[in-house]
Amino acid sequence: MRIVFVATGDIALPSFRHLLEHGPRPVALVTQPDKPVGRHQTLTPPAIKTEALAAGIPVYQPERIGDATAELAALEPEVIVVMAYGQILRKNILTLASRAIINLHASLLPKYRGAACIQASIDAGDAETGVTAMHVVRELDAGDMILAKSTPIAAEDTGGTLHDRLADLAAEVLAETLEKLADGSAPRVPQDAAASSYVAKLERDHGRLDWTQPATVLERRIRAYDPWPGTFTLATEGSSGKRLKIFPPTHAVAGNLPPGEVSDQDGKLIVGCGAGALELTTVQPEGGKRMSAADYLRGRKPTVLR
RNA sequence: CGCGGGAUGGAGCAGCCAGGUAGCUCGUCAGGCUCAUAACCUGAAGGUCGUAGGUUCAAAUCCUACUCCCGCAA
Repeated sequence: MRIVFVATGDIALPSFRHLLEHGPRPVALVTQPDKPVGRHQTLTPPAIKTEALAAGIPVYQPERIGDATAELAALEPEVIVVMAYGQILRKNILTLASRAIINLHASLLPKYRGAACIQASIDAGDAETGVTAMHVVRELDAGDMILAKSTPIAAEDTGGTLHDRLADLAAEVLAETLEKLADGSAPRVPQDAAASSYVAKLERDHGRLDWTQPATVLERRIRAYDPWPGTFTLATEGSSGKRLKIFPPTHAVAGNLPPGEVSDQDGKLIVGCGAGALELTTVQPEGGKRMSAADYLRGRKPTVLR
């Protein structure tokens, strides 16, 4: 089977490696162009590109995937596999594969269509999530489903741990999906549009915490948004507010402090919330490094978070 | 060379702008109090103020370069 793999995010790595090791070997990888990364804006290729090149697989990095339509058509793909690519595919791409163009999506569709599906499942307090394989249609993540596998969400799961687990699960989903496509047994299950939901791409500013929310909600958000986009608040120091990053784990505790008010109880950093209070264990002040809550409290006067 | 903040005993910070005796909270150690303690009281140890140069009678403080850490951005 001639497969073209279309992916940028690291969540696609296990699936890609699975194909490299067990076949069918992809005939090409399409990924986003190298982008400047980090404080020093070093031009960095996607990790999956590096692996593809090491395996001798041709790599295409069009600015817009539509620019490469002719090249991709010349590859005569039977199946196009898309996962965390980062561009919307237009009709001329959707019709390129002779057999199917499928997408691996890190949620149990029709829930959480869109980019931030992993964070959304933790944020919502769901008991489980998973990976769904579906046919790609023009509407984002709305195509007929082929199969899905689920995994429970643990109380200490973060966006990062769940991301890694779903990445491995996706490789299983992909392998099984390709088998079924090959022998013609792949089902097409339409999504229940009424039960669908959409989660937009997250920006850094979405990580700002609202202390008027209940402690249990904030605790989930801090886990969900770790390590991306991360959560933060503004700590008042003098007249200005300085950014304070907050890392899991945190613990919802009883308390009736006003929202955002900080209490230092035996070296424990407790913040008042809309309902209950939240004990923080690891924080990082702007310009400083990551430190324990007890270290953070030393040498500082109690501040208000907002 | 994308923009910005920072480096001061073991930890976290103040002091720098307006150069002139190394300071705070905590930790550590010793003693005391106590039935007892992570509590309280008293005392002590511990710092080439990131590195190198410069200005000055005198530099943590002003100037220059460098190293490392971090926030934004992508």
